[in-house]
Amino acid sequence: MYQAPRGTSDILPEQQGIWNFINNIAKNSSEIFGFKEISTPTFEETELFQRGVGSDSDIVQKEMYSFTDSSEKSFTLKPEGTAATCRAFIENGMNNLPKPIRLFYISSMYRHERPQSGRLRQHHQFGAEVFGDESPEIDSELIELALHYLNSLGLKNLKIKINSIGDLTTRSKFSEDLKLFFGPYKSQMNSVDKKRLETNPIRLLDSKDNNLENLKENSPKSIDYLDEESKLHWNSVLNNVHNLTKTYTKFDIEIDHKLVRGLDYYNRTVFEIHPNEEKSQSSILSGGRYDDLMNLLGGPDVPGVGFGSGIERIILNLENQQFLLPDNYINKGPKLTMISLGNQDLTNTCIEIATFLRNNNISVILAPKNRSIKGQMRYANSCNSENVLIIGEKELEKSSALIKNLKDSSEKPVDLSPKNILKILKKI
RNA sequence: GUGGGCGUAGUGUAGUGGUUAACACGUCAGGUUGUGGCCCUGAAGAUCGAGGGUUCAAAUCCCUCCGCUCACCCCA
Repeated sequence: MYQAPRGTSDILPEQQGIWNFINNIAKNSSEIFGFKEISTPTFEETELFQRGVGSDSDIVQKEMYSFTDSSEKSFTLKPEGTAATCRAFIENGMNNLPKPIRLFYISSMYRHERPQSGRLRQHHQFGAEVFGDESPEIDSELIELALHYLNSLGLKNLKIKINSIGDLTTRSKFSEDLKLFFGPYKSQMNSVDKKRLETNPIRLLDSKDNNLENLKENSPKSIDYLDEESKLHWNSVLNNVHNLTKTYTKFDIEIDHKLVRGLDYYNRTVFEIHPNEEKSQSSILSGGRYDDLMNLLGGPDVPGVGFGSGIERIILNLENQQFLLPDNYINKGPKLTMISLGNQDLTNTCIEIATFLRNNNISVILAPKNRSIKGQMRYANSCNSENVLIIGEKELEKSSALIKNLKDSSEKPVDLSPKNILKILKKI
């Protein structure tokens, strides 16, 4: 038997409601903030991600779905949205549009990981990016979009972790100092951390090794290494975000000097949003600033800031807090189910009426015609149909039918002209 | 890549060595003449994840593989 590939899953009809709800909120929040939707291809040239996400990152090192097509070119299913959005920006000359340029997307992402709760090989992200403005107000505006989105979804008890990791030059000094600080403890580290100490000491702050916890509390902090400009930027972002939490009251702020992020392209502001009770893979939205990325990808010197939010993780969190889906997202049955008891002529009459009604925006299904009236009624009921129209040979002779409301069980004869039926249904 | 837990009808479960593998939900049919939801009756539906082994006898014990799941790593 065929199965969905590992780490992927079907979204069944009964789950579509919550997905539509989240997609609509994402779109609505984005539009309120003036963001425009962009869609990029499912796959891109592998090199885009190697350069964009960074060849040292875990994503590129071991999680990409790469393949070679018949022209021997290597492509990769997109593991994240920012690099692809930057590519589209460059390729379409969006640098000539009035800046800043605000974009959002809702798209599938693919990473070859071992699946577990909140982690899949195909997942969906709502992402937003702003290009062409390095002011701190843009960082906090983007964060506000995130808060607005999560707030509108009805998520409660969230915490925003925020940090500034400075720019490329100040970071190298920070990195060196971390190496000096952690160096003496190398013998106590696990093999992964030992390697990090050499190649990317900043990532040591990410380590979940409990042995390092106490050490990390006293380790050098990236915000102490910021140059004047970055420091002003950081203070301003922080101040703005504090102001936001007056309106968006469900969020706590935590300055987390251990937050450094695993994607190589970030500079200055980095942030993550988590539920207050953290578990594994609890981050539901995360992002930061990436002023050098566009350039790195061969584009103009344009700063950027963005976030991505995993929709599956949002759903997990909504389910954890006994979320009730608004009524209008709950699967409704058809307005009418047609029940016919008789020969082919009668069936044809039903089809004609159904066609007419559908073309007038009424949802109609036909009950399976070979069943008894009881069987057809049961079918209509299990489909949650609002009404049924019963036509038998008796009715056909008199050119009439019975219309029955399944909610209140009321029933009345109607004239069998499509227009008349339409008129009656519109009134119900 | 590493480790733990788990694989029995469509779904959720019971069954831990002994006839035709049980129950609930779901599906389909019937419950008198042409009426759904509740209720009642019946039917269909499972090579007990796959392969091998032990045994007179295996869903049950052993081995291998596969899958799912949780955790690590990492991330959304």
